[in-house]
Amino acid sequence: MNLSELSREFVLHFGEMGSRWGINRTVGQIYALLYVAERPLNADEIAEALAFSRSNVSMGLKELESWRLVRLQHLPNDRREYFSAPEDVWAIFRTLAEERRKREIDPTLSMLRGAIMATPANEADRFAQKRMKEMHDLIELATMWFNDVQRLEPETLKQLMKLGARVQKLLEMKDKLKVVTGAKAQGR
Amino acid sequence: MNLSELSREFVLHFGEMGSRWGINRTVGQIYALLYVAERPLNADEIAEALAFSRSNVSMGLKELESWRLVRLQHLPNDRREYFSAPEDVWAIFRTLAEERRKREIDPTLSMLRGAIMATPANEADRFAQKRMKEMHDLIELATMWFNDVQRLEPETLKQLMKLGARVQKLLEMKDKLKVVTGAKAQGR
DNA sequence: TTGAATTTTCAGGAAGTTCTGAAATTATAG
DNA sequence: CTATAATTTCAGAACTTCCTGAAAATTCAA
Repeated sequence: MNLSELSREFVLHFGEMGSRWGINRTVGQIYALLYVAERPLNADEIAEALAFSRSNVSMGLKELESWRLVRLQHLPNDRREYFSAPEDVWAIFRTLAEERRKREIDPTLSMLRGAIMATPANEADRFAQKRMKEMHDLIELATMWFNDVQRLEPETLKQLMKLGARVQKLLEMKDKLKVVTGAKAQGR
Repeated sequence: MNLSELSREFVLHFGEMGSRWGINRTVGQIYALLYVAERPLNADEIAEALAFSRSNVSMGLKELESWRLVRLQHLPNDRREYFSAPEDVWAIFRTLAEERRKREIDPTLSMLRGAIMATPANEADRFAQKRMKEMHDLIELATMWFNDVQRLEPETLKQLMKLGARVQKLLEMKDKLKVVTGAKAQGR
């Protein structure tokens, strides 16, 4: 298991990027390696390819499993565990987004909710609450939207993205239609 | 400058969250403090409120300036520099997204482009390139879309988000319309 | 069972980062 | 200019995170 120039560059880059995010270098590299690997790899192969200690790889894989970013499987007549990255790139991004939501966004939202509900002690508190409410509403809207939209078919999503800013025209069209047909509730 | 219970909780939470992202605890707290402050604060006030050394605050503010997340201003008859967080929450998120794109996404895209263009040395390389291309295309589509959509009015964006998954209906409607009116180019 | 293969845990050293106080630099009022 | 206020820089101490090798635990074939 020795890496080609091409894959090595990819793996190293992901290591650096990983450490910019919460994920550490080792974990980033392991993930990148699995992503470009043609077949599932076992821990020894990973350790050799990346020149990490066996135990480091074990911990990295644990981390990736907790992020649900790797699949564990067994090959016939081989006791070792083999790991691979899910094939569908859209699914990978969805998982990543979902996990981050659970770990970072949800706790933030609940902290904000608590703070907004609390009785303000003075004018400064009232102002702070106003600011927190603005942030809360934006985050909530964005996550609900994300939640909603990530369940669409990748093809639909692609279509929407390709539309880009022209989605505005579509929205305007929709509103006009509502006016013409005399629908009562606008927006939601 | 002493913090109310309410603001302190917010500030501490942001400190922790900050360290989950690349941003460190100090920087997260400084930002949170400015975000809920009614008026611009100077470095000494920040240092006192958060019980950080003056120099630590100085470095934190530098970092925030490099992310374009704080505004620097001067008050009449006061030599000190006063800092504040932009008021528009949507603008804040846009800035954050833009900066991350510049620092993390763009370099990744160019690395991927380079790797995809390179001549593959063997079958494994060819496979790796296929995977990299999938990732490249998804990231590129998503960033182009983001770029496009972030220029829309916050109101339009809100409307789109509230629509959520029902956007699918709108897309279908659009396609039917195209068929009916006999438009030639579909999608883009 | 036993024992070899495999994986996990963990103490502690290595590496990296954060934070401080002191000194240097910069800005400006007089 | 000079003196003082304000800010920045920086070496190193304090703290955190990462990584390893050794030992423990688990798994499974025989």
